[in-house]
Amino acid sequence: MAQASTVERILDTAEVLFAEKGFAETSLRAITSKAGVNLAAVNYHFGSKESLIQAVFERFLNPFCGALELQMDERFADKVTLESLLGLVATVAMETQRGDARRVAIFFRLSGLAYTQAQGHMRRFLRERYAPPFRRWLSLLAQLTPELTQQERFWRVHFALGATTFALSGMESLLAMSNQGAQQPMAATQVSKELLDFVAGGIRAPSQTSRALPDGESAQK
Amino acid sequence: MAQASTVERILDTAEVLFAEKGFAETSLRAITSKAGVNLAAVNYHFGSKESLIQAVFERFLNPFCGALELQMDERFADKVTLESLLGLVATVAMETQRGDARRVAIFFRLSGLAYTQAQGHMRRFLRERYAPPFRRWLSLLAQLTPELTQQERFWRVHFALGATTFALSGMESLLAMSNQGAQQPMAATQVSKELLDFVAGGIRAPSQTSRALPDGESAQK
DNA sequence: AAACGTTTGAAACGTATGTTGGAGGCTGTC
DNA sequence: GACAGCCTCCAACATACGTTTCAAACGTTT
Repeated sequence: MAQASTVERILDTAEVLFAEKGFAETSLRAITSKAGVNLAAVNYHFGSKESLIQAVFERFLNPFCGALELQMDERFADKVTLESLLGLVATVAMETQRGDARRVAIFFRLSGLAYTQAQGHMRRFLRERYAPPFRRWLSLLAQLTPELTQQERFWRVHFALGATTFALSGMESLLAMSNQGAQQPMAATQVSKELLDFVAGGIRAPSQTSRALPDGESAQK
Repeated sequence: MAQASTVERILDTAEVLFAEKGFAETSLRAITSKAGVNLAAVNYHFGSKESLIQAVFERFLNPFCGALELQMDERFADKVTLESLLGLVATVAMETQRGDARRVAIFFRLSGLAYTQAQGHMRRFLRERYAPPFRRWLSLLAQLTPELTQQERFWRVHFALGATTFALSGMESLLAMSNQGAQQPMAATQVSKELLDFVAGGIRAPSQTSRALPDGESAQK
């Protein structure tokens, strides 16, 4: 682990600290000292802290988006179930991180942070850069949930995203909490299956709200 | 608006800025200048930034927890549905904020931030201080969902919490996104109903995971 | 009107942060 | 061996932050 290059050591350390404490709360000095590299190395290799953050995301998202599009190519012809489409995200994340559940958690945690914390910059960066695969995934979901209006689907996806990122945010501490109470500990992989159940149930939930509206079903195309 | 006391003006401004940018990203100078008070006023009235944050939470949580316990007292005898128990949180939040949906959004947003951002301090503060009503709410939920194991219920509550806080986090920007595409805008109150549908569906979702376990054999259907 | 505690005001303090400049070292090539 | 290019290191910079100080202003009581 001491043989890794400076750039890699910075990225490896930064993604962990960012995920733990957030972007603003993590100083470059904390990163460089823990990584065992010089402070100036960050600005030399990445230019700025902002660019470091983007580099961390790109290292996650480039392989992820690539693998996601590949999988959608293959599965597009097949019959896709809601669970498999939702699970695809987790599956692809897992395989692009080579089965390292901890890095997958970091990945989702960072995604949530970027979406939540940085108000303008990060969100726009992520959207402009990685919108296509996401859009395509959304259209697949639309095919699977024709009973939902566009707005319902839009919000439910965000609810699902929230459940995912939030749950994985405090994964370690939450795991400790749930296990402290009793019984045998729950594995992280099983939590993700529980999450899949929950999200699928939420997406599938009957819409009691829009049924009451006069607008309702007519508002398409 | 300008007649409010210094303390109130600080709290009013702080809760908005904290919700928008987060705790670390919001400086005392930003708060005091926007509130139109002197910088030193924060340390004079609250002692420190940390105490300010806690004061913001207490102003939200004290009436909220009180009203929540009151409502649970009354509804405990009645037959409670899952939707009403989940909706109770939103209802109580709405009425303790006197119908101001914007403040309700701030309230949930701050809760999510406290849970997510501050790694140790805030979480412990909130738990020690407001655990009882939450525990009671949880026991009500347990009565309504006997088919779930303790761990399943634990995680699904957190998933629901995540969906809620995350969704309300980017409420304004998300509302803008969903409305930019088309049609008539969706009101914030309707989003909360959509959220309720989603969360209820998630909590109720059949557990495909534990069915495979030897323990949870219950011969469904 | 005077005295007192309380609140506000402007300025400064110490510290931590992101960033930069320049000296030194390492590894290749001629 | 000398040189060039890339990298590392140390030191410093300017800035922004939370906090403190202390005098002035305020409001109430005597």
